[in-house]
Amino acid sequence: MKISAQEEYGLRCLLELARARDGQVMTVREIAGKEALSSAYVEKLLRLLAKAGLVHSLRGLKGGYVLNRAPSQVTLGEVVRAIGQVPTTDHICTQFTGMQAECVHFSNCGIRSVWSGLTNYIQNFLDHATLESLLGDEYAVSNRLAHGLRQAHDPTRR
Amino acid sequence: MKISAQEEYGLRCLLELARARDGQVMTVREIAGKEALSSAYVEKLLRLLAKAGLVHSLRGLKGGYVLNRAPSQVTLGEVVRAIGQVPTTDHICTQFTGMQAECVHFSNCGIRSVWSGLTNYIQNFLDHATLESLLGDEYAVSNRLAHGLRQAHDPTRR
DNA sequence: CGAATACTTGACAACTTAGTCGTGTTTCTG
DNA sequence: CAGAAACACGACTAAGTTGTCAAGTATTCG
Repeated sequence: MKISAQEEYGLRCLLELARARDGQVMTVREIAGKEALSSAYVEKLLRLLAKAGLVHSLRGLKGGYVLNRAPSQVTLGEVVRAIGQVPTTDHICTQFTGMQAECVHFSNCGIRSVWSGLTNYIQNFLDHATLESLLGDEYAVSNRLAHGLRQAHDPTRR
Repeated sequence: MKISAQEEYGLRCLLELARARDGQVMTVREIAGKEALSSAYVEKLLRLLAKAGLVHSLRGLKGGYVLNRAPSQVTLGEVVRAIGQVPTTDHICTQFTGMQAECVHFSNCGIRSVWSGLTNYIQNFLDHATLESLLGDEYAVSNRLAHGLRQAHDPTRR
């Protein structure tokens, strides 16, 4: 259970774009500089994000990357799903099969319930945080997160 | 963001032990058979669990593994922490540093808040599910999980 | 004792993920 | 049009995870 490097750095790059004033383009070099990452790596990450439709690229001189939507319209869930391989509920028990073609507990699996419960639980968290909610200083972000979760963290409530 | 294979299979092995009647020892071979995994692999996983104090091993003929505590006294959180490298809050921003010795946003980091919030959120889920709650059939497990979470999933409430 | 059973340990090969590099393509500017 | 700035892409190296193997140690039982 861990956050992958791509997810971490991809989100950072996206946040740099979100901080750019009114849809200003930023070059890979600028972003790399601000995040102390190599340009080559930032490029790779941005291409992933572009493929997922979260950012848009402009080629040529004066080119660069821009956020495709307002920061308030992009959820962390989308970012993580775009960049990392997030296991969806149906990967469970087809991904882990041991030595047989099908999960040993296919018809009655105690693990599946927890894993899919956990997966949903996490998605719920991520889907309620937007890029915008991560802007501003750290203290403010913590507060917003705690507040957002108090309202929205219960996957079982209607 | 994903569940590692070790976490998955380690939990499965532990559940097999939890299903054994009144602390009956089970051999690696038996567990491997029931979960359709190789004996070598199950051995490795059980050693990890033993190192963490979750199971106890008995050597020699008639040896095997036993759960160290009652299933109701073992939380998923412990299992996952024993087996996988769960990032704690203080790994964040020391693990991901880019090209500098210290995180670029050390003093004011928008990412840290989310990541640590997410980490706590997940731990909260895992710490409220016990091995016992995963026994029984899948339908019952789902219900118990939903029920448990409704009471205990809010890290911000006191 | 000695043979069989079962855990113990560390090394290792296969695979996946992380991060880099070189070369190519597009666009702007003079 | 030529050169510079910037993205595009695929191949490649390095590092970390998975899963296996072989040789070793402890325990039981005849």
